[in-house]
Amino acid sequence: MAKGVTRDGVVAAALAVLDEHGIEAVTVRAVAAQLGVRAPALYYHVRSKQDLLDEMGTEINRRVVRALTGRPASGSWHDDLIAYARALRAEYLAHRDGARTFSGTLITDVDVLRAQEPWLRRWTAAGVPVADAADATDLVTAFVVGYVIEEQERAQSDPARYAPEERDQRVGGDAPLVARTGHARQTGEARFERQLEVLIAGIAAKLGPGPRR
Amino acid sequence: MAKGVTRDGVVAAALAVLDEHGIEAVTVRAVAAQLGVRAPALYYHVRSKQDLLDEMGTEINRRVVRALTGRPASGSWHDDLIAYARALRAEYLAHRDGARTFSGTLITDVDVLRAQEPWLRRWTAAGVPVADAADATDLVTAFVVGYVIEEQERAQSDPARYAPEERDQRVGGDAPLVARTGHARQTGEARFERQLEVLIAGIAAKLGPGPRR
DNA sequence: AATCCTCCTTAACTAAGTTAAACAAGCGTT
DNA sequence: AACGCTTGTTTAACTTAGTTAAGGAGGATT
Repeated sequence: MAKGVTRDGVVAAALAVLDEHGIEAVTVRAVAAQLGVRAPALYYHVRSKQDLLDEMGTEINRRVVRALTGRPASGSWHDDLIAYARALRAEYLAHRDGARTFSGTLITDVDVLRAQEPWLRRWTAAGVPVADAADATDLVTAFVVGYVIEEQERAQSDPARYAPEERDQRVGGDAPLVARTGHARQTGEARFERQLEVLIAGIAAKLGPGPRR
Repeated sequence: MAKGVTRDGVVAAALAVLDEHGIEAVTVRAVAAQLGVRAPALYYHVRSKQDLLDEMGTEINRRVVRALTGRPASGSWHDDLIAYARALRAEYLAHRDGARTFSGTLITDVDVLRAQEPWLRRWTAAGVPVADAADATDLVTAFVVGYVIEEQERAQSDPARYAPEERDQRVGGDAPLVARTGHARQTGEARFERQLEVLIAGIAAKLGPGPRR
């Protein structure tokens, strides 16, 4: 590899291992090997594996922020929220077990926190209370986390387990509606966009600018 | 303990260990000790630890279903959804790391699947397409999962980390709005109910009975 | 030149999941 | 009654993973 190992280098190597082999392969020894170094060497740069995982999570958050700030100001909080949801999902999907691994990660990076400032400013400029803006953001975050966890879980479990035929078999004939949901279920983009739209509608009704409550 | 160890007994013991000492304490040896038995004995009843975790997840789902079916039929899908969200959150909160551990668990129990039938029937009776009903349910599920993951993460991390003063310190003075959200943030029940209400409003607007789309 | 600091190594410990092989107890069959 | 099968457990042991201890090589500092 390069010359010296750095803390950022360790994080990058860990993310590389994650992307290539999944979260269960992210061992201290594997990350060290990726850097051409022995396991204990990492402990000079990182306090513990948990520390490393936190740092990986922070990096993920940083990338989401980057994806959002790199985008021209849309003008509407409505579009902002949708863009945020898409960026967060994309970043999670980009890593195996991404949502499960990185959701709820303690955000230790001050810059990530600070990046919310212009975001919030746009809401308040539209006459929305800060608390509402924070609620709306957190609501979208919670939805994306929950959605992608399920999405990734499904993707990597036995495909037959979720196949309509298999499901019908298991459910039996006495639950026609349940069986039908198995068939009607969309997946991927379309489903995400649809549910996101519903969520945004609720936010518009209860939290967005306009008649309160 | 009792006489013979059973598969259900193993699951119950594992849940007991989880509740008492958290997910990291749920080791094969610890669960075995809880049953007054040595570790390898469990492998007679359970294929692997993952198998055990799946079974625990299924049991959690079963309890949510039980909490819902034990309740008098409310009549409105609106109340049904709220009751479901509350039951799911309560069950997750009842176990340390509950949301993280059990979300996305493969539902292997046929009875849990079948229990959705009367639930769906109520929606279709109100003129809602099955696909919409399934979407609404999954949307609520995703929200609760995401919400509680963050809630539990916050609860067990260093309290100072989330204290407003500490946060202000880290954010600095040049992000007044971000600082404000730190103070205005509600927690627990109130916050959950508020966000749930927003979500339900969206569902009512886009998926519930009434004018389509 | 001596020392110190940085970054890495080897050796080793511990905890945890898992497997192999043996053993005890109950039970049906001859 | 004796035999052998099934069930459920045991002891011993292997493997992987996180982590620590102690030390060594090499450049920077005094």
